[in-house]
Order: sequence, then C-alpha cells, then structure tokens
Amino acid sequence: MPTLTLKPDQPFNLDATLSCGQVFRWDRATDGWWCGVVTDRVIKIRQDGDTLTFRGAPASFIRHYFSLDTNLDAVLRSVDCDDFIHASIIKNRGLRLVRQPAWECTASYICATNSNIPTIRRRIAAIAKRYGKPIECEGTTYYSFPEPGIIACGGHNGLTECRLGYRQPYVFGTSCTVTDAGVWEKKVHKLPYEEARKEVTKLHGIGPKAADCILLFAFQKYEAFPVDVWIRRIMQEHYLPDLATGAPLTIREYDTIRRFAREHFGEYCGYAQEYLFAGREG
DNA sequence: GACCAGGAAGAGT
DNA sequence: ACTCTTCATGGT
Repeated sequence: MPTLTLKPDQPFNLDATLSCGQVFRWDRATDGWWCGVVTDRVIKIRQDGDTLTFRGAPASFIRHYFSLDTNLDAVLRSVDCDDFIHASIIKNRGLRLVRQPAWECTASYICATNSNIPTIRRRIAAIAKRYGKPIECEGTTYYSFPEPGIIACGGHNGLTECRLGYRQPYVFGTSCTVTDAGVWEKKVHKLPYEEARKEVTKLHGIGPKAADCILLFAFQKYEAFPVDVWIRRIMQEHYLPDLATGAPLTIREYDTIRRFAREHFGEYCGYAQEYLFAGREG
C-alpha cells in the first residue's frame, strides 16, 4: 500500500483533522484506520508517526486534500497571539483544514443548521445513499455524493426519505440553482472573501454561518470565522465578555465577533476558529 | 418530556 | 434595518 512520509517540519495530526467536526463522512475504526468518502472516492488512511499509509487515491490527492502543502507552523505562529488560543494550539497541533469538495460541503452545511453533528452525518449519508453512485470497497458498499443536477432531477419530493425536515426544500432549491457545480465553484473561487460571502449567501438555506463554513472548508478563504453556538460561547467567555448572553445570535453580534476575530487573530483567523472549535466542551 | 443542536427564512414593524 | 416566529428532526 502506498505511503507518504511527513517531513519533520510538517506537523500533521490525522485524528485531530478528521474528528474536529469539519467533515461529516469519515469514520475511524478501532484499529486506527480512517475511512471516508470524498466525492466519488473511498479513501482509507492511517497515521503512524510521520508515516501516512493510504489507499483509494494517489498521493497527490492526499497531499492536496489534507492541505499538506500548507506551512502550518507559519499559520499557527500567526494566530498564536494569546494564552487561550495558545493552549488550543498545543492541544491539537497538526490539525489541518482539509480541502472539501465545494458542492458536497455546501449541501452539508445546509443540512447542518440547528442540528447536532451525529444528525448531520446521518442526513448526508442518507442523501448519498438516495442519489449517489455505489462504490464497492473491501466488501462494503459506499455511496458518492450526488451532483446537484441529480438532486434537481429527483423533484421536490425526491429527498423526503432523507428526513431533512425543513431543510429539504433548501437542499432541493439550491441544487436547482447551482445545477452545474463546476461553473458555480469557479465563480466563487475567483472572488475575494467578502464578495464570495455575498454570493454564497444568495443560495437558499445558506446564511452567514453556513457561508463562512463553506468558504473556509471548501474555498480556502481563511479570513472566514464561522460563529455557531459553541464559538459564540467561547468568544464570550474568553474574548468578548460584554456580549449579550442567552438571546439568539443576531447578525450584528455575528459581525462583531467575526470582525474582532479577523482583527485579533489575523488573516488566518479561520484556522484559529477551528482550533477553538476542536477544543469545545473540554 | 424538556431542552438543545456547526441557523435561516419570512413576516411584520 | 431590526425583531419575532416558525421550521423538522434526533440526541441527551
């Protein structure tokens, strides 16, 4: 099986990267192997020290997907500007933001609103099973994530069995709007963060939070700082004590938090966000 | 059974 | 431009 050797100055922590909540289609077996579906590939990978062993994709794909070309030391040095983020970095050093397929990421975060992570995972798996192509791997059947055109062709009620709740028309509607994922993706890629954010927010079912997740995880816009209930809590406790507590998060508060983060952590504040999120409830 | 979850849309001010 | 309400589902 192919392997890839990490350089001494190339920190990477596979477990932290895949279990921090940025991806929904990876599972860790008890023997240390991770298995995930990325668009139409089933990838198995494990880490033993500085060695990655994998199958299902060429090394170039692995290197790109896991952002192994990113100078993580430099990124972390740039956001490591106070004691609290410093502790989060120590705890999860080697966590990297992966490069998610844009359409799958977009549909995923529509499904993610007002839900917990196990539920989100179940919904995405249900969509893949409903419309994706089966992929056999070591005696198990996996399913690719369907292109938007496939979902659009399924009609209004095609997703009913996926039990998306009120998100069903959003996923369907956005599938119809995007249709050609490649074209849409290129358009967003070209835009700088704030403009890309406006563009992505036009889609049905995507507000500020989902847009920031999509831009961070799929478009490498590292200035994005997604604010969910966990991040809001952490920011209130450690950085912005004057924020109102309890009440629903308003657009104004959201902007206050993300602008503070952009200012405080710098141009890679998205990385800071993910280290903070990884350290939630502990 | 209450309460919460990687929120967002729509209607009414 | 702000505030309030509603939305469907599953985990704890």
